[in-house]
Amino acid sequence: MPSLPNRLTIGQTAARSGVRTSALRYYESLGLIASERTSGDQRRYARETLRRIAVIRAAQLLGLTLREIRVALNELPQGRTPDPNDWQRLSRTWRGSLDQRIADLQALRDRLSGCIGCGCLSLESCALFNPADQAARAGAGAQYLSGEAPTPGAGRASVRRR
Amino acid sequence: MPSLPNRLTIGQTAARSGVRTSALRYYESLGLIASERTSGDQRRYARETLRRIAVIRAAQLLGLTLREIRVALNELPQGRTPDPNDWQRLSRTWRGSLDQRIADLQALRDRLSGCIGCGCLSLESCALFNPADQAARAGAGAQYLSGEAPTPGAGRASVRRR
DNA sequence: CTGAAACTTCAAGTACACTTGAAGTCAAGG
DNA sequence: CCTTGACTTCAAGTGTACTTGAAGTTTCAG
Repeated sequence: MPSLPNRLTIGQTAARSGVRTSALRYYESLGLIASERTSGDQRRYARETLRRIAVIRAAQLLGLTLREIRVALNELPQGRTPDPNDWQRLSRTWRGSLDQRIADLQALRDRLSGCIGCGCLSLESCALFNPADQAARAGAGAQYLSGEAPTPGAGRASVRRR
Repeated sequence: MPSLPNRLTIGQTAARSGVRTSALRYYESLGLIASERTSGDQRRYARETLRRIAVIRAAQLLGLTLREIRVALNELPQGRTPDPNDWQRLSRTWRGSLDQRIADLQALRDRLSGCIGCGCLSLESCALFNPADQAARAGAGAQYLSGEAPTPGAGRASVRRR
């Protein structure tokens, strides 16, 4: 048993982490992980990078984008790989947003349940589309009276994938 | 008050539905909605298309992809716009998957909670990555022993945005 | 009838998280 | 030394859901 050296090739890192080499290069290009290079310009990852990758994967599992993950990791002193204390803080924060996401979905489900029998499906008055406060507004017309500029960004309707 | 005619222009439809004209054209290109054309080749949407769009938006809110929505709508007799009965069936089905999604997230949160104190973050043994049954497998080595072919498709780790 | 607003198509751009492929270099066992 | 597998970079492709822009046409109020 060759017992892993301290410096891992990208292939070894991929094998141990279950993350493809292409993904590792991509993470590195985003500044999520770092590597040293051999004289021949090949990457060598420190063994602790495996833990860093584990955190990245965990955060992804929780619905964070890579950008958000990078921000979180960069806030650690010296950009170090999270130690158990760091992980405790991070995971507590992330659990909070997970809780929030669950609550949002439950609220959505409740609205849907209330909607199942009704069948009105009015974009103006249906509780599904106009949760609580917004429904009270009770305007008669359409949501967007002007010709063509409701939402600036993309992906208006969909539930945040996180 | 001009009381909407039965045939709506794309602009009127957009204003009433809160969905941009570009999105409506996109939906139409995907076969989610249909239109008639004037002699000058401009779209005219039937008034019931508003309801159809409402269903589409609801389904998106619930996390379905447009492809899935199209399939669901195409399963209705004659591809009709959902009537209240159809909506009841559809929404019941969709509530089921929403329930499932919520349950998945709750399980994830529970695993995370159990993980917060631990800090092991081992991709091989951490309960966060290896829920229940899989953890029992307890293999010593890495998940993917071979050099480079863990997952075929893209987006391996992330939680389904739905 | 005219002019402005609204409409048309089509190609390309956006964001995210990667993958794939081409063309070439490095590392290590035999 | 040589071969082979692993590595390198860079550009382009994938899938989802749209938006934006260009260039041109239609509709309708006045």
